[in-house]
Amino acid sequence: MAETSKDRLRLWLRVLKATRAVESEIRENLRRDFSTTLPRFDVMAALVQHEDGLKMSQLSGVLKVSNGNVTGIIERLVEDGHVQREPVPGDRRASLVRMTAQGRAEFARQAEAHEAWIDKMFADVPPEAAQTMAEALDAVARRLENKDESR
Amino acid sequence: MAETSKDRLRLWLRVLKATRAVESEIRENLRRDFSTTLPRFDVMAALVQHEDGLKMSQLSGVLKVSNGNVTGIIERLVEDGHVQREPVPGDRRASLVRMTAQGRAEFARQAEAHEAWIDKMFADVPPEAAQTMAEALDAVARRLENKDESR
DNA sequence: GCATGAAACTTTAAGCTTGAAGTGTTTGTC
DNA sequence: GACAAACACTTCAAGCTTAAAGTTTCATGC
Repeated sequence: MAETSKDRLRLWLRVLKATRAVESEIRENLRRDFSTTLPRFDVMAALVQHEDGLKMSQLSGVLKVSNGNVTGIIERLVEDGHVQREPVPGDRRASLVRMTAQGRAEFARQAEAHEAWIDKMFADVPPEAAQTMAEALDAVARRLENKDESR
Repeated sequence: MAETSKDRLRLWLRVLKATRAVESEIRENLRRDFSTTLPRFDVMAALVQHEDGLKMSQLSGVLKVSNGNVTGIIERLVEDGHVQREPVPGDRRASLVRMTAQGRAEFARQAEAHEAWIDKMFADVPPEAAQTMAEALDAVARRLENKDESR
């Protein structure tokens, strides 16, 4: 049976509905349990992944958000003491952002809870479905990435 | 092979990545081609579905966003002339929101383009995968809905 | 040297989003 | 009829987000 554009639209609406529900649950939980937000969590996750720190522009590249956006989030994370900024030797325009010890400890707690939340929410997804989904979603993502290149 | 919570986390991150890519593409396209936004589009879609109009509270219920949020979006849609507010006879607190003829015409154009964008982005997803995904995602969404009830 | 353009950010304006607080209105209940 | 509680919103403060404009610094060509 051939797929129509209506079928694809319906699929997208379902993806969107589930994703929004999961995301909103995560946001609520982060707020309730850690008084933080998803963007802050995402930034910390990226910085933990890059032990040596990232420049502001690298951070916005990794997270695929605008430079101005990162400026604000880092500002608040610095206030919280979770993250610190260092000058980049030889380039006074740039600054390197790195986790503090306190930030690493806090993130470890958050990440553990986060993983448990996801585990519960996705408990009913059978392994074969997960595999199929991953492949399909990667195909979608790939198509959009290639689109960027062709500009 | 049993699934670990790491596997589920990885799956979620892939879902999130693809969803964000699709969503950001849609937002860009709506902006570029129709000078509008996704929230506005979502509201209009809901109102087209409900020919007889919706009260503000119903609208926020359908879209699952806060009341205050709807207030602002409707304000701007009224300015654009896409939507109109009417008093509800017998209840001076409430107001009924309904599409205007102009709004319906504009939304028809937007919806057509929207469907075509989705069709392209999901072109590589085989029908069986779509079926599997839909079931898995519904299971996730259902789990979160039930959670709400148990509060 | 020194202009000129690019690069790395920051700032700004506009819009979306939420939870919480505030304003009328309605619906009982006595 | 008065009063309290529930409702339907709106307003507010704070944060996220982007595109566009502005600032400072760097790199290149001459």
